Amino acid sequence: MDGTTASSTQLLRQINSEALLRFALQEQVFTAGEAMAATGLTRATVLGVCDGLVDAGWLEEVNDGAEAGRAPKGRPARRYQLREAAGVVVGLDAGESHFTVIVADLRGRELGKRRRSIDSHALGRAGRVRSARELIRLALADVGRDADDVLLTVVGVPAPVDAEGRSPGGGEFWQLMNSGFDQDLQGKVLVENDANLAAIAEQAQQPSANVATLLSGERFGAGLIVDGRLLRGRRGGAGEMRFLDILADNKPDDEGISDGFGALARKWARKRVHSYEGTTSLRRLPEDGINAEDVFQAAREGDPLAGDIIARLGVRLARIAVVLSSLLDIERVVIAGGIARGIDPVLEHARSLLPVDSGLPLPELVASSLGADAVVQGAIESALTGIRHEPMAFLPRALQP
Amino acid sequence: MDGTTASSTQLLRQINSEALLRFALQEQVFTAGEAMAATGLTRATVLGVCDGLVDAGWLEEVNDGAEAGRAPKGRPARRYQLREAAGVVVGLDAGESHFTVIVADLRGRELGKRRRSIDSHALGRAGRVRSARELIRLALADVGRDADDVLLTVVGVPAPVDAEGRSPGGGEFWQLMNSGFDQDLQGKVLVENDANLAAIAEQAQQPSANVATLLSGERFGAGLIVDGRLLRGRRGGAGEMRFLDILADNKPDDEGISDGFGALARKWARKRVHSYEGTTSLRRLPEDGINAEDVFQAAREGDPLAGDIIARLGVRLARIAVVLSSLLDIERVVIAGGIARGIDPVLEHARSLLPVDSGLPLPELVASSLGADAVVQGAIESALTGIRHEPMAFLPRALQP
DNA sequence: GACCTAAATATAAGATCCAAATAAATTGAG
DNA sequence: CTCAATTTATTTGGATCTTATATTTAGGTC
Repeated sequence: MDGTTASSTQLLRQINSEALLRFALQEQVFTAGEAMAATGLTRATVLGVCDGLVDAGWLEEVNDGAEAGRAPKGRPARRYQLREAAGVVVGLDAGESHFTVIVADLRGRELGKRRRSIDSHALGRAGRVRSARELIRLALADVGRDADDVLLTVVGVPAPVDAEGRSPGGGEFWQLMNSGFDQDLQGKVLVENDANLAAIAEQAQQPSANVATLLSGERFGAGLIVDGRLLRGRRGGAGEMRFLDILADNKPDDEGISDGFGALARKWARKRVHSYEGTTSLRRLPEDGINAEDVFQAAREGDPLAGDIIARLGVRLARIAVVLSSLLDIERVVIAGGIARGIDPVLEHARSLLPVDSGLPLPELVASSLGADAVVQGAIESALTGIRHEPMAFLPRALQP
Repeated sequence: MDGTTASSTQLLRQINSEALLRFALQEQVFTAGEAMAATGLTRATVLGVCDGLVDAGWLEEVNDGAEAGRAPKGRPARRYQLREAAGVVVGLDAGESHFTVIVADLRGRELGKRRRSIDSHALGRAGRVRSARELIRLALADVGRDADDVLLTVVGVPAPVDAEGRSPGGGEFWQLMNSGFDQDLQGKVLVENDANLAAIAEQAQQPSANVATLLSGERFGAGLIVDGRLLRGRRGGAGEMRFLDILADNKPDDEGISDGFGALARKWARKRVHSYEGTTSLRRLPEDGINAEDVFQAAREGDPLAGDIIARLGVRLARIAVVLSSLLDIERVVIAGGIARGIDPVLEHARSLLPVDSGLPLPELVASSLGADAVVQGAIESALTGIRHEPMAFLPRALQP
C-alpha cells in the first residue's frame, strides 16, 4: 500500500497503465486491438499492461459467449472490461435542508439514489456528518455495496470552499454547512462548493469552455468555468456575487445579500401582496404560504404583481450577465437548481435588457435541464474526473483472497 | 526537424532530458551531483542525458579554472552550463504609440533594449509589423545576435487576444493593434494582450495566485490571474471592464468606454479647468497641455480640482476592486504601467471607500514598481515560461558546422 | 610518493518496449 | 471433414534505457 514514486525504470509502465485505464474507464468492453488504436502501443505491450491491470483488480477478462457483432473471421480477440467490483463513486449534495446521495459505477451509471430532509441547525456539524454517513450507508446497501467499495466521495456544500476543502471562518453558516465531511467520512473525500458542482454537471451535459452556472434557489452561488477550468480563488470565494448589492443603486433592504432568485421572489411577493394597488391572484393565497413557484405560475397567467417581480429578477439577472460577459468573456449563463423549472419568463425579460451595442457578442441565457439534481450529478461527474485524472492513485477493491 | 513523437522506448529519455533541461534553465553552472539531486536520477543517467544535451546544442561543459568555492576533496566534478549561443528570447511591447523591445538570454537576463515612438494610424498593420521587425533587428544587432538566435518572440498588443493569437473582429482598432505579428515576424511568435503580460510580470515579481493587474494609462485593460492561471475567455475578452459604464449610475458622456485612468484624468481636467469655481493651479497651464501627470502633481500639492478628480478615479477603482474581490476572490489589485508612478493618492482614496463589513478580507491595492516596462518584462517572462514548459519543442541554434 | 576522497567510468543486470516470427482459434469453402 | 484464409495471441530476439556495483581517475593532503 505504499504510494511511493515508482523507480524511473518502471515509470513508463505506469504511464502506459494509466493511459490504458483511462481508456477502459470510458468503454464498455474492449479488445486489445481497440486499446492499441487508443494508446498507440504494440499488441504485446497492451496485453502485458492488461495482465497487470487484471492482477491489480482493475480489469477482468470477459468470456461470456454473447460476442455481439464481432468480426466473422479470424481468431477471436480477448476482451476486457472494467471490473464491476472494483468500486463505485458517491456523490452527496449536502444542502441546508436536504441531503441527496447518488451511488454510481466507475463509468458514471447511476446505481442508486437516496434523498432526505434534514434540519441542519438542529443537527449541528457533527449531526450533519452523522446523517450523511447514514444516508450513504443506506444508498450503498440498496445496491449491495458497502463503504469499502467507495473509491471517492465528492460532497457539495453551500459555502465557499478552498483548494484544501476548507471554508472561510467569517460566517458561522459556512462552518456549519462545511461540516468536516473530509475528516469524518470513510475513504477519500473531496468537498466542493455546490454551485461549482452544478457548473461541472452543466458542462458535462453541454460542453463549453466559458460558462457560468447560477445556483439560485434559496441562496445565491455561481460556478464559473473560464478557459475550460473551474475558478476557485484563494479562499474559494470565486463566484460570490456580493458586489451586486454593494454597487447597485438600490440599497439592500431586508433581503439578504446572498438571497437567490427563489428567496427573493418569495420575499418580494409576501411583502407587497397586501399593499399592491392592482388586482393580483396572489392575494388568494395565505401570505405565509406564497412561494417562488406561485409567483412564477401567476406571472405565466398574466398577473401584474407577479410580472413586476419577474421584471425585477430579470433586471438582476441581466446585470449579472453583463458583468460576467464583460469581465470574463462568458458565453453562456445557465440557471440551475430546482428554480430552473419556472424561470423562463425571467430569462426572457433579462434578454430584452441586455445591451445591443456592446461590440462583443452577448451571453446566452438558458435554464438547466438537470433540475434539482444538478449538484449531486456534478458531484458524481467530479468524482469520475478525479479518478480519470490519475486512476492509479486509487486502489480498486481487492480480489477475493 | 521532424517533431514526430518519439517511439515509446525513447520516451523515458525525453522525459528525463526535459526535466534536466528545465533544471539547467534555472541554474548558472551545475554539476552532475546537483542535477542528480534535482531530478532523482542516477549519476550514470544524468551524465548520459547531459551528453545528449551537449550534442543537441543546449549545454556546454565548462572547464575554466575558476572553480569558485568547490569542495576541496575528491575528484573534481564535471560542470555544465546552458550554452550562451543556444539562443535568446525577445519581448515586444507593441503599443499604440510606442514599441519597446527587450532581448534576454534563456535565464531571463536582459541583454539589450530598444524603444521607439510610432504612429500606428499612419503606419497601418503592415507598417507596424515592418517597424517591429526593424526594431527587433536593431536590438539583436546591439548584442551581436541575429534573428536566427531567437527561440521565441512574445508580442503584447492593446487588444483582446484569443488562444490562437487572434483578436475579435468587432473594432478596427483591435485589428490594427494585433497587426499579424505571428505571421510576419521570424521564428515562433506568441501574441498576447498587453495587460495579461503586465500581470505575468507582476506575478513574477511578487507571486500570488489571485491577483488583478490594471494597465490603465490611455486605455483600460486588466490581466486576471485566478488560481495561479491567467484568464483568457473564448475571444480573449477576459479582463474587459465595459460593465463599469453599463452598470454605473453615471451615463457615459464623452469619455470612451475603455479610457484608462490617465486618459480620464486628462479629459476631466481639461473639461472642468475653466468652469471650476474654486482656485486651481491647473489653470496656469494651457488647456491643451494638461496631462495626467499634472493632475497628480497638483493633487499632491493640495489643489482642490485635482483632488476632485483623484476622488472620482478613486471611486472608480474602488468599484473595480469590489467586483474583482467579490466575484473572483482576488487578493491584490496592482496598478501597472507608466501611470503607476503618481497613482498613490488614488489608491488611498479608493482604500477608504472599500466596504468594511463584507465578511471576506479586502483586496490589497498597490502600485507596480515596474513602471512603463511592465508589458515588455511580462513578454520576456512569458517567453521563458513557454520555453521552460516544453524546452524540447525548441531547437537550440546549432553548433558550428 | 603514499594516501584519501569524491567523482567519473565500466560492467553487469533488470525492466520495458518493439518487431518479427510462430502458434492458436475461428470461419467458410470445397 | 479437411483445409486454406484470417485474425489474434504468444514467443523470441534485439534495442534502449535505467540502476547497482565495481573500478578507475583526478585532484588534494600528509
